[in-house]
Amino acid sequence: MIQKTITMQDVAREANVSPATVSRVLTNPGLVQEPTREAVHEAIRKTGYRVNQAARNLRMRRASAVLILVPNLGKPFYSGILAGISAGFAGTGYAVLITDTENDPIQGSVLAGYFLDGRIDGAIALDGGLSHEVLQECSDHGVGERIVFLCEWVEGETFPVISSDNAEGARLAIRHLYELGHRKVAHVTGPEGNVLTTARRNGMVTERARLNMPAPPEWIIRGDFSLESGRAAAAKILGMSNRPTAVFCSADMVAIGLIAGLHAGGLKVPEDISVVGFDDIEMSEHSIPALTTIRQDRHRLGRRAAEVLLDRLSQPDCATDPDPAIPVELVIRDSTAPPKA
Amino acid sequence: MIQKTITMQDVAREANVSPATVSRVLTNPGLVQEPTREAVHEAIRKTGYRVNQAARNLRMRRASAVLILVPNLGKPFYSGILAGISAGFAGTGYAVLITDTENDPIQGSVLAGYFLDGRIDGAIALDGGLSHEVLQECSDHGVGERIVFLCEWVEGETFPVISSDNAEGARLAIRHLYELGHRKVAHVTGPEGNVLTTARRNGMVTERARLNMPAPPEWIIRGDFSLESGRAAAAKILGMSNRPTAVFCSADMVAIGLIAGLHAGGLKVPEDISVVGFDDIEMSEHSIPALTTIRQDRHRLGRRAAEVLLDRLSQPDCATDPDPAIPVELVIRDSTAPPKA
DNA sequence: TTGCCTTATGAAATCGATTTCATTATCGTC
DNA sequence: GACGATAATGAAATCGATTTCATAAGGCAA
Repeated sequence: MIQKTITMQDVAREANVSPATVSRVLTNPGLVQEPTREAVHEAIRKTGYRVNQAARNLRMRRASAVLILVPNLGKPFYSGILAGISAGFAGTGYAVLITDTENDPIQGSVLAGYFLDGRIDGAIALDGGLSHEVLQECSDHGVGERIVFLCEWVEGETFPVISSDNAEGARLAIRHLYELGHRKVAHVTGPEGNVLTTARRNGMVTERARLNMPAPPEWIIRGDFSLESGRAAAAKILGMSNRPTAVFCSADMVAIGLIAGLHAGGLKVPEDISVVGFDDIEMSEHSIPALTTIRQDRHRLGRRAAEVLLDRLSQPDCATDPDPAIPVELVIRDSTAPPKA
Repeated sequence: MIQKTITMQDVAREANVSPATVSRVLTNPGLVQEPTREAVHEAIRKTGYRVNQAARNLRMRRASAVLILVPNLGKPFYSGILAGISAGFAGTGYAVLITDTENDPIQGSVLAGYFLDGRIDGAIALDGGLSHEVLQECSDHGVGERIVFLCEWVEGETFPVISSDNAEGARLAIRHLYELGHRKVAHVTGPEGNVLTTARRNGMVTERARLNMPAPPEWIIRGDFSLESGRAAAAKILGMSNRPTAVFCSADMVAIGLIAGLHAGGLKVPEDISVVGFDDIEMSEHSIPALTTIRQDRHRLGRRAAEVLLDRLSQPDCATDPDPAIPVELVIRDSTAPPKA
């Protein structure tokens, strides 16, 4: 049974005040005197009134919603991030919209359009693959300041970025292997052109240089963060005459695929070869062997992005300092061991 | 640079028509003549007009949004479902909101409130743990017909349900093990009280009866769909004097945890013991050994739920037939083999 | 007491679309 | 040629909140 909608008018009548006063009680209670306020609250309770968001949004020229651009919802890595974002927006009155940029790619002025339509007030982009054109459209329409990047980012753009300390993660991984005694360490990269691929590779390179532990080009294997690319990397490694004794993978999924491939090829992890991942997805703790990896604090990343965006929404044009990288942590489990003598 | 918003007025002026006509061109083009329509479109292009969603929503008394209630975004199982839902709503003008019911539990009239606030037009609940109270509130406020359940459901309620054929999945799993020669088959259940736990257990029981393959109570092990519960189940099995030769798990995550635990305890899968999962999450193909499991078509489940909800939103009070269960499929990989002689 | 300032409240305008109702033009039919 | 039906369009009301502006009351200083 659909019931007649109760408006502010009804509440006002019930409380013997004007609609304006009801509105004030709801949005700026300090402006109205205690007894009046009480009466209004009583009337609200009595009538079961609920404010109509559409009306409020129209009048206040807001959307009360933010959009999260996720490259691929299917990847377990993102779920923790999303939970963090949800938590960050809980109780703020913002609705969290999620879109999968792989399923429906963002092009042209689509994103800017969401802002202009009044569908969203802000956006968190987890997709470093957004085109300059898309972002330019947003800037052109004056909404560039309401976008923050999370985990990934777009080279050459100046949007705020919240991300893990990727380079440090790579350094930790390499150092860990070095300290175990490894000197022949391979790397499975992310997709070429991805900012994380670069950041992690750079971290690896500096640490290698510091430790004087170079790697022949053959040991730098192109991957794409997927299980399959891990498997493919395993095949390559199995075919090498000069095999590495350890592999640092740019993602846990890659590491898990790699281990599967190595295992299928007769190499045991960590006895024959050590493997380090990156991310610390839930699965990693339970894979066989449990994966040594670099933990990204996904919940915190998500929460922080929400905070930064909320800041920017409440105080427009305030220049924010670049956000410090979120620390990462080496988690030592069972996929790494000293190399065979 | 924020620019003055362009309204329908502006377009109307530009095209020398009334705002009403512009509105018609946008929402019901058949009502306006070709040349006028053309002129309006030209004016829209020229002015760069975009319709204001808040205004439209207010006037049309809609929210143009649906809410997805996910028990735990962190579980990889749900990402494929969400992708399917996203796909199902793509191009419909509906925004997809997602909330994690574990992070912020839905209680009392919160859900009904979203409807009443005009925040959402419909909801897809993946959470069979919603209380009767919450649902009653929705029905009381006349929005019960705009809720559909997906994967899980609440016993004793009459909402439409889209779900896999859970019982059939269980039967397939048991039959597969039987055909391999197993006669001593254990089961790790889901959490007690969960509808999926019951559905899968029932399917298992009927198939056992049919095959005349009973199981002592000891072999029915309580789990909760988590990796940890799989590990715990492994410990129990390792401690049994009369060990089963195969285990059917109510979820892939459980199976993966179980295998890890068995492995740690010195039992090899599938040589010493076979394991079947349920879900076919991405990981299962790549775990060691690759997991034999019951595949749920997650993308299709999501898409179908979107379709059903869209139907109900466009034609209110039409009684829909119960949706047929989405077929499941036995995927045979490497975690099952004939029992040792 | 007068005058100015502050505070609490109400009346009415406003946000930007959709839709009802009225009006005019057009068409087909007898 | 007239009449009723139909089609295309515009004027104005409407959705339900917020906010500006005006007003009245009360407080304080001179």
